[in-house]
Amino acid sequence: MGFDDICNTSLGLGLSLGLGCLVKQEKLSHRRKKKRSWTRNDLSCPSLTLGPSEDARKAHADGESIDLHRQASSVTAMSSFLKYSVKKERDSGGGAEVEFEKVSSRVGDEDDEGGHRKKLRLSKRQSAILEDSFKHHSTLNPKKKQALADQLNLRPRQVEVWFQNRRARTKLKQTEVDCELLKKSCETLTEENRRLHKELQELKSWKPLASYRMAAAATLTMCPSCERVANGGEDPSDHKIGTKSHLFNTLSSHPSAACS
DNA sequence: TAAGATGTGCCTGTTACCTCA
DNA sequence: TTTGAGGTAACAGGCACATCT
Repeated sequence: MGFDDICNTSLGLGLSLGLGCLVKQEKLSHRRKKKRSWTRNDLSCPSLTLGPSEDARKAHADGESIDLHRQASSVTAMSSFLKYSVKKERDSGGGAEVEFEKVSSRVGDEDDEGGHRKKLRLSKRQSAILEDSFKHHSTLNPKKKQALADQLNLRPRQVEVWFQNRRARTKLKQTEVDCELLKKSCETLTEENRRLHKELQELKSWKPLASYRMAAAATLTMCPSCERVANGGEDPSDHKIGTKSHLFNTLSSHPSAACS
């Protein structure tokens, strides 16, 4: 049970006071997706449990479909001042850069004026801690998620997203490495293939000479010096080898020397 | 016990924002 | 000052699995 879940629970309870149909709709919706719409606006504000705003009630009464996102935004608007509450130094590469480290999560940082989502950059410290945690274990359990969220003053959802993105980056890098290895392997094999082809061509170019040798072997069935004929024994391999070696020696040097 | 509903975590692809050259 | 590229937080949709009814 993460922070988001807690938020959602409180939401459900709170809204159920006056917006039963909404809660039902929420439950029927596809899991977290709708929930995100709520939590995006940081509905952790306890005041939510008091019930929906006037707008919500009105919309409900009128039977209108309520834009949950906007509705939630209006509910939490009062706490949006918490959005960036702490300034923190953050050195990035060349020079010092001031960064806002979020303290209370993305409260209303997308108060939906224009539907823009503002993106927060994690501080060096936050990134380092997350990175460290990722090194130990690349996945999260709810406890760990909550602990990290608490430690870093982030929402559990942010921690979760960070780990997801981090895993994706790792996988992407690994894929690039694998791709590089495969590329090299392919190059090596291509080169080897080329070499073998070349060798085959060379061997083929020797074919006429080989035919000549065969013909010569046919006429020279008996070694003039040792008076041995090419082995015609039981073992064909022996015969072949004997024939071949004998033939080769016959052609390459003096017959007598070959048989000695 | 089987089957459908629901919750949750993760993956993959995309979007939107931010930073920097 | 503008702009395009790259990095990345956040989102969306889908899948697998566990649990509940």
